Amino acid sequence: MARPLTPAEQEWLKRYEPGEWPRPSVTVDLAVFTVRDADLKVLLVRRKEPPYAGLWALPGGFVRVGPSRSDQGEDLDAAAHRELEEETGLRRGTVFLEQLRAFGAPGRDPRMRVISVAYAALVAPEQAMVVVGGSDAAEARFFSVGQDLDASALAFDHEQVLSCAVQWIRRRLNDSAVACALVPETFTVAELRAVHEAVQGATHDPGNFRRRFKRMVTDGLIVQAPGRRHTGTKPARVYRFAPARGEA
Amino acid sequence: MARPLTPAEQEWLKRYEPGEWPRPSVTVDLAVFTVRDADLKVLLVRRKEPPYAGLWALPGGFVRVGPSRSDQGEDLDAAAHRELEEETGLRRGTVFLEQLRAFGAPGRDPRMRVISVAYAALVAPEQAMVVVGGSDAAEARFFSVGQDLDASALAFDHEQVLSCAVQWIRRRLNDSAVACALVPETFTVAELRAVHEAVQGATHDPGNFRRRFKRMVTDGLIVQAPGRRHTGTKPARVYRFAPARGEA
DNA sequence: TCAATAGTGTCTTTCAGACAGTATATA
DNA sequence: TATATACTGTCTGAAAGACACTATTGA
Repeated sequence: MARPLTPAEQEWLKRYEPGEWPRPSVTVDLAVFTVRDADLKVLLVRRKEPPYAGLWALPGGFVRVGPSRSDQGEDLDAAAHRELEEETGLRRGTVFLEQLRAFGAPGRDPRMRVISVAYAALVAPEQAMVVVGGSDAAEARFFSVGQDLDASALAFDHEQVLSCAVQWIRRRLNDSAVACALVPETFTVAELRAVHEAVQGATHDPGNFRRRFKRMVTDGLIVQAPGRRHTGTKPARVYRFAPARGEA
Repeated sequence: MARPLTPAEQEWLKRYEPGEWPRPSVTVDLAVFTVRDADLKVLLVRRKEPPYAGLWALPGGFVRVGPSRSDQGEDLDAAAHRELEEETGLRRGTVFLEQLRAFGAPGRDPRMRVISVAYAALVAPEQAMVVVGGSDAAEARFFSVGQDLDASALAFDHEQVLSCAVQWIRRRLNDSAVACALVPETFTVAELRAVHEAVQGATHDPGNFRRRFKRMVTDGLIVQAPGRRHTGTKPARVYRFAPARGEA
């Protein structure tokens, strides 16, 4: 953060008055993903007010900007976390959140100039159950990406934002922090494979996937958990992601 | 872009008055890279006004926000291109420009809340010569990244922005559109290798790099150009990037 | 016993890194 | 002739895709 201001600069700052140029509103938009029933889903809320009342949109809201130099308001990440909690009840720590990019085409909001900072949020399936019925959003639902979702019918430019977010999650799924945020506490090889297949929208060879999985085990990213899971026919070994290096 | 507004929404919009919440200023910041003398360089301008007058900073400026709903101002990419031309004289088409992300920590600008959208711009070495002496920037200079540059002495949070931009260029150099923007019209294998070595800050085995290069030729990304380059000892074949698929 | 999934192993291709060797310019 | 660089080729290992095979369970 650069150097602290010099006394001369402090003096200058006291007398400084920002120009009266028009300013944009700034929002955060959230693409909240989860995987359930071997299917990638994204959270949408139905808008209750104009414009586009009745249409589905990504959750989000305005970044709080403070009234003064000493209180400039909240950070972008903080705004994303706050909106996420307000609209879904999901608290910091239970979600993986990452900024994607800013969208700022003139006219993207018919009311006024709005620049939006897009975030991707990843929610484990257990958490996703809790989501429906946040305090703010009247109607919120997970939609199957590319199935029961007609992206071109979304409000604003959320089709573009969602498309960007889907590309992001496909690129980043190999990052164990990303995959970790999409699976339950413990999981089998087949369950992690199902997540990959749902996100990528393609099938993986079970044997080849198992080989990559085992490499993650030998690399210490994944560790075995006690017990076995009895779901289909033959019981399967159970694993969990190792606690991240940075935290220990 | 969603659907057009319904007549009812048009009516509603006429009566709509945006709330008087405080809004942030929004700027674009540019990390303008070039490679010269086998060295990755980034353009900095010396600030002539407070705050941080005298310190070096990334070029950039405010996004123009229109005064009305019908004129909401310029797109973010347009703002980046405009600022780039104002401060360096480089026109659209002569540079590769890509958005990185938004930076919006409270306090990053001591004057007021400013949210900045960071861009990376890539300039071929021939163009880079022209840069010094733009109309706006009193003093502008290319600094060798990680050599004669003390990033912690930059104004605002430009150390973070620059760090993000350097990571970006290292990740994306394999994209031929990115590499293409950093080399002259024609180049030898060794010259492209020098660009890679400068950006990555590591040496590459000449034989192995040549193999990758030849794969790009067989893939049609690079084509041979007439003549040979006589620089050191043995003259070398000359190549150019093939025109992008999308343009043809 | 059968069907389904868990789990193992093999063959091939691709590509990167290390490095040896040949060819051809200039000094 | 010496040396630096252009250019070619080989050996090795890591990893992915295709696919065959065995093992173990529940129905």
